[in-house]
Amino acid sequence: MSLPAAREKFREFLALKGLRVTNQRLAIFETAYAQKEHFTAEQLLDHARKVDDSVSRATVYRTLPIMTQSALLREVDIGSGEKYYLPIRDSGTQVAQVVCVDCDRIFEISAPFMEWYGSTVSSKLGLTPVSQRLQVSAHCNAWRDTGSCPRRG
Amino acid sequence: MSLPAAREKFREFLALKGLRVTNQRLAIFETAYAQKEHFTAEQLLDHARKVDDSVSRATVYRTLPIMTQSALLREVDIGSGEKYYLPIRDSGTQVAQVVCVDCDRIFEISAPFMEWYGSTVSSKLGLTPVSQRLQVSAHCNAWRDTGSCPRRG
DNA sequence: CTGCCTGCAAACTCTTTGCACGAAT
DNA sequence: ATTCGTGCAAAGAGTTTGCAGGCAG
Repeated sequence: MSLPAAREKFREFLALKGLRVTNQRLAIFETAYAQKEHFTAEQLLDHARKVDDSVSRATVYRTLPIMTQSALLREVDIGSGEKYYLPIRDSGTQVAQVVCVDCDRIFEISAPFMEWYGSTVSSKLGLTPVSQRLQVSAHCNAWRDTGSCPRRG
Repeated sequence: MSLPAAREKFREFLALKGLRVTNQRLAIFETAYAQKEHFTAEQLLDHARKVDDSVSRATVYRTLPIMTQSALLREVDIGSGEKYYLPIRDSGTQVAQVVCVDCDRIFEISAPFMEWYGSTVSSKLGLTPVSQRLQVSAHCNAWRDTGSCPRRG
């Protein structure tokens, strides 16, 4: 999704929920949507403050769920203690995460069969599927070959 | 795996790593392996203290990684803040988790294709797969029908 | 104007760690 | 006798929340 389209979607979501359009929310949106890789709440705070230095940690943490619920951000939990986020630019695509166990870098890859699998499995158990996530942990090949990782030495 | 076999495996692992067989570790092992559903560190502490009231929270947290590394427990992180554990009774099986979003109950279900998928995807990215996990979020059908969940009302 | 939003800092949850004592080998 | 393991309590990391003042609608 283009930046203007995403911005519009954000404003529509806020309006729909009766939430106010504040400078802080806009700064956080702009910053988050500009990211090209996965980022944490803390990283987002740092970047957002360059746009609007009045942005606080609390507001970042309060805005992230709004952006997640409006399908502008995907929340990724790789079990490392903190959550990662990534702008959703291609709507409706099922993706899996591949995490490098050496440097924690996260790759995303299309995995359309996941949805089918979620339905199959859930119905076997008498459940109605909501979502599914697949995460693969792997070593960089650089690690396999040299015993080190490009990002971690 | 039977309880005696698992107990033996635990002692062998401790010996292999040069770790001591303490009453606390045994109490934690026995308690953990007796569980039929997923449990948290805190729940394990409660139960273990009934067997040996000298068991502390710290020792539970120090013993869980030992049991995970020795393939006696599977660690499951459903992104709810705390980790869950379950005895591994059938070795070598790839399983996916299905989590009820209403009551947080965790079901496990065989998903043998996951391993194949991990390999396929990793090699596309030039990575060597280590492990993979698939988690499906779903509503109880009871929730769908009545708007409530057996475990949560 | 009204009431939602904000920043601040304290609180919270889960987990890890430093220390001196105690137990396994 | 050595050392490793333990309980305790404090520290840590990430996230959430109560409050008084501020700004959107």
